[in-house]
Amino acid sequence: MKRRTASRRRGEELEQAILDAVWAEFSEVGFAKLTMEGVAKRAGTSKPVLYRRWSSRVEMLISCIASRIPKADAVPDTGSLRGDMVALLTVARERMTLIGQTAMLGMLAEVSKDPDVREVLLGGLASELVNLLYQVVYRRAIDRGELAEEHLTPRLLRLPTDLGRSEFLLFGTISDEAIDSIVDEVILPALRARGAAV
Amino acid sequence: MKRRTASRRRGEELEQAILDAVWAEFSEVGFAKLTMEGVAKRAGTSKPVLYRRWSSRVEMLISCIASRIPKADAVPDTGSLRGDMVALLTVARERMTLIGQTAMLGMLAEVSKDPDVREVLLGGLASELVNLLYQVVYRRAIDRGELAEEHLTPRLLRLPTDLGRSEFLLFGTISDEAIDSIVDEVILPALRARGAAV
DNA sequence: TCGTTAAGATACGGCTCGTATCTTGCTAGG
DNA sequence: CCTAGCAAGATACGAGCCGTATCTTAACGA
Repeated sequence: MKRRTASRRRGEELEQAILDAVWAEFSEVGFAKLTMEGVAKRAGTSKPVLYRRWSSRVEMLISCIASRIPKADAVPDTGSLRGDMVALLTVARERMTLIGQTAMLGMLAEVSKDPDVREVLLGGLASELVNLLYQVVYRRAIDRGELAEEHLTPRLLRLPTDLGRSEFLLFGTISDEAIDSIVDEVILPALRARGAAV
Repeated sequence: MKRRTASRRRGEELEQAILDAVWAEFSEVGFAKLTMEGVAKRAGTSKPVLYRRWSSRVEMLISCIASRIPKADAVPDTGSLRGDMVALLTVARERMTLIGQTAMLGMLAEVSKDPDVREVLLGGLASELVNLLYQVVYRRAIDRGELAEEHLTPRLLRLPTDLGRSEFLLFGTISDEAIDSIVDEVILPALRARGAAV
């Protein structure tokens, strides 16, 4: 545990060093074997320092991922709802792949009892995509005249992320063919059924 | 650990006593706190006896659930595909509720690395529902003339279970309203889009 | 300069893991 | 009926990790 240098890190510098260590440890040993002791050791610090910041490894990992995952704030404008939808699911795949199937399931499992933490996890990762869907993809489609606001329902707002997540949690990946079939066989028909011209 | 009686159980009798203990322990303390030691204690036996049969708590729990969960071999014939579909999702909800959200996520997480064990888990639980969907619900619809074989795709065969599981893994339950919206806003439109008269 | 804060080290009891060892009850083959 | 073998069951072990308490000391701020 003893660090080589005599200097003592604090605040932001320390925080970043820890999060780096979390990520390194996570990448190397995986979610199941990610331990507070391992992270402390790798970061050259000690467990109390970690517990002063996070009360569990899940919270710590969520912080780490939140600081590492690229913000999902843009989806290329492909000129059609279908194209945009494929692009959105591709973004979703990239984000989830960064975390990994096992870690995602593990985090969901550890978090499933605690609605507060669950909100943080889902709010930080999934809802960003939902917002993107609603405020970018669907809005563009409305502007294009493919869609009207009243065609949308809560279920249709969740559908793309639900199907993407479901696919990923089961198989650990989302193939291009899967994206196509999700869009062409499910999402677009569901929108058309409510009157959309997509 | 010492049992009261002098008798020594063996074979099937012992196996059942252990599985009973697993279920009791699981129901009482939940998945996260389910330990080999706890089960051994409750069953009045010892860890080596458990490890001779299962190599991990997940395998043990899967055995337990497989022996306890009712077989999904029937869905009431409601006279319409819509009604049957709602009934199927209701069956799915009951089965998943028996296991619980946290346990389901936990098992999936621990099993996600090992494709073999995953097959056992999903094959024993999910695919039973998929078969039911294909061999009962869809078949009836075909007989009624609501549907034709060529309207179905692999995606449409998975869609109902995917959406049900997704809902359950996120919320820990599936409300009646959720079932309705899944059926009416997603599944049926997707079938109609391929030509079905449902 | 000096008091406050937090880093970092260490140690603790506790739990669970997975395995090894040993005795002993049960059972099947003769 | 006897005996040999097998598995049940008890126990103990080192290991790892948990979460917390305690202590020293470096860094910072007023």
